[in-house]
Amino acid sequence: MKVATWNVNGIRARAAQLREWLEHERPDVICLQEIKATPDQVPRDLCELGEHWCFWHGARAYSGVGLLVRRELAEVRPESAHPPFDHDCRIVVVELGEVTAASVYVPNGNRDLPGKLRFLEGMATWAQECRTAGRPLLICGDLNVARTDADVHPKERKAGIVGQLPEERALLEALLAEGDLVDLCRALHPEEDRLYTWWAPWRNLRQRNIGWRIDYVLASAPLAARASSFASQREVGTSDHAPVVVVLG
DNA sequence: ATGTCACATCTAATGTGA
Repeated sequence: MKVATWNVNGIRARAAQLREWLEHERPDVICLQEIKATPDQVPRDLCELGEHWCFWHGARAYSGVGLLVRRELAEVRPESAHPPFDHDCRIVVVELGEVTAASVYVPNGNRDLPGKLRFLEGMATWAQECRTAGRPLLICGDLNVARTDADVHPKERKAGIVGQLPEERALLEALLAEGDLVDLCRALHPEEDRLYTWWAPWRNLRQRNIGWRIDYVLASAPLAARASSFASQREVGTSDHAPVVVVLG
């Protein structure tokens, strides 16, 4: 099973490249963030893929997430939901048989850091509930936190800036621990320190690969055990984030 | 301190969120 996540930074502006990438990559599960569109504003050709069940959870001007599931994975349209800590259309959860899959866009936190921390706490609590219920989790998306210094290019490392704060990192670790989740990038590439997924959109930082790793695929241990590849596609698209693609089994 | 981009609004230039 191929799982992909991409913060597209505007699904309308990125519709053509998203469609082309989907046709080429053909993922089974696609998690999208920052669609910046209400469900009825999502370009029609992306709603009518035919091969996928589509779940759109979008606000007008910013934020918004989507989750697409290949129909072979679910005979009937799966149930979808939004956990109680959701706001600004930042998470959509779909029940895929045994597995609970989520597309999530954690608040950036520059404007409201306490709100970001509450969101991360909410995620950790929710992940723990899923674990207690015995439901394997697959969380994909833009968590807006670089896990460690190794996840930020040395030129971008800075103490005290949002995205690299100890309290954010502690909450990310709490999410992993309480949900018994594996950070698939780190599991598959423990030593690789240039697997960034976001680059500030100026001074050719992306081209020079001076970036941050803030987009993740997190999976419960049984799912993670099946992971065979992880890629951040730095050359794909014009969003400030790269698509991330993982293969399970 | 700076830089770019998508989308919004009093549809042209400016604000916002990131």
